[in-house]
Amino acid sequence: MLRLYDTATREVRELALREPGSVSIYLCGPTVYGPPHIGHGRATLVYDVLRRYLQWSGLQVRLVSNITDIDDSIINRANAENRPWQEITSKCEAVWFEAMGKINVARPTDVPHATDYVVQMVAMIGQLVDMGKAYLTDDGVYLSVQTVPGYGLLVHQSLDDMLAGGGDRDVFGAGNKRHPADFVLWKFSKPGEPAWPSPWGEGRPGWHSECVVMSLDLLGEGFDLHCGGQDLKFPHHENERAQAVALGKRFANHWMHHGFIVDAEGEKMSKSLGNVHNLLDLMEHYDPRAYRMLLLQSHYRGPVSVGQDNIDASVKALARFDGVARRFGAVSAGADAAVLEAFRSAMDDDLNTPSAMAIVFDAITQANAAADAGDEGRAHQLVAAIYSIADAVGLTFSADEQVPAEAAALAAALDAARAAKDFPAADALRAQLQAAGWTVETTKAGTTLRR
RNA sequence: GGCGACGUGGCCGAGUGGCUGAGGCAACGGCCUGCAAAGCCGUCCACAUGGGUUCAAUUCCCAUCGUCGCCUCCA
Repeated sequence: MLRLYDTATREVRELALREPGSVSIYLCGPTVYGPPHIGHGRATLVYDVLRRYLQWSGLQVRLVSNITDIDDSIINRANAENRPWQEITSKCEAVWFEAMGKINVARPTDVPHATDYVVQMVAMIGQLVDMGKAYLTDDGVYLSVQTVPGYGLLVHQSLDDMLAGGGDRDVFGAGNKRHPADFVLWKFSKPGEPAWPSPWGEGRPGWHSECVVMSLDLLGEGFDLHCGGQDLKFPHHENERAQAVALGKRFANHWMHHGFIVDAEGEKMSKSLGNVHNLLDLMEHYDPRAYRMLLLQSHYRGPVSVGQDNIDASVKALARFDGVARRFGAVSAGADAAVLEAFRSAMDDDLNTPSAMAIVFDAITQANAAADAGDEGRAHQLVAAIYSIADAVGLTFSADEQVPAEAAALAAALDAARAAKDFPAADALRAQLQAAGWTVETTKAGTTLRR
């Protein structure tokens, strides 16, 4: 069974399942107010790999990932561009799923929207108020973190320690709050802003409430795994948990957080630093599979630098990977059990995808070597295992290139020249094709072209 | 100030108390090839620094230096 690092306990421990055979996962999704960037790409790719692996292992996976479609960032953009906020959210959501499709990230089983859950959020906030754990101020309703036992579990810091330093920034709503760490559950709206009714006045929900309501509604108490980026650990996940704890509900059993994307200097990619990179741009310039390969060759908890060098190396690695499909095509042999077992054991060890990829590349070498030695049976078993693993991590093999007629004609001429042993002509034709950007492989069976 | 992560070969990046040490990319040599490409074989063989523990440390402990992150925008 899968063992995963748990942020709450700071140890790698078995992902205990509430119901044997099925896994319930909540992943914090995007706030839809701009194009997806490569950090979003990592978030979805890491958990897409997790999901596919669990499914490949025979488990039923329910993956809930929300869309935050009401938030200050959305309102700000709508105001700045003088457009209806719904236009922005619907457009951005469409772009989001388009980008996810391009990187072969499967759509979550459930995609709840914050705006569909406002009534339930209001109900939950009402309960917290009734319990005396949330209170009203002149700009909203706040959760009193001092009423929450174990607040700080995920950051491993007490409230006092959190306040001890670093607080140069302005604290939102500081003047109104009983404690600086108290966070807003309900924000009163200003005129012209999107607003929903509530017992305390018209307003909109704070960011941290939607995920609590939606995860508990769709997955129920004590669901298996809550995941997201390390930047969500605090305050977002801490504050989700705080609400659930305050309500007396069991929340996630296991917390998983993945690392940041960093720039060439090693700094976190961040909107405030202005070093974000659009995911769609990356997809346009490189094989979209390259990003998945790059992430698979790194551990999910570590930082990853997404630069041209890295992506290029992944593109090259994919060429070797694709060589398997080119050489062997479909195989009917049973998958090599030892390879699958090694793969499983790497993945079960806190999703050690770099090791898993090493196993795949080893198998590729072995398969090629076996075929070179004439042992097709052995080769096919290995290839079957490689295909199975590729499926488990969501890597596809690139389909045969559509070769334009002109290029195909040159390739045919090249074959003819070689058959006639007119090598100078053959070399000239090959040079011409290479100059046009083709990788030319001349074999006894004829010439193949690929980009 | 508090909390945390990390420093591995030309680059990226796993991992381990010894039995000698993934994988990818790059480079170089060989086989194959008319020549290439692809494929295979091989070479290049590292664990920030200083102490300590140990028969043995890159792996454990301590210190130092350095990088990065969090402490209410963020995947």
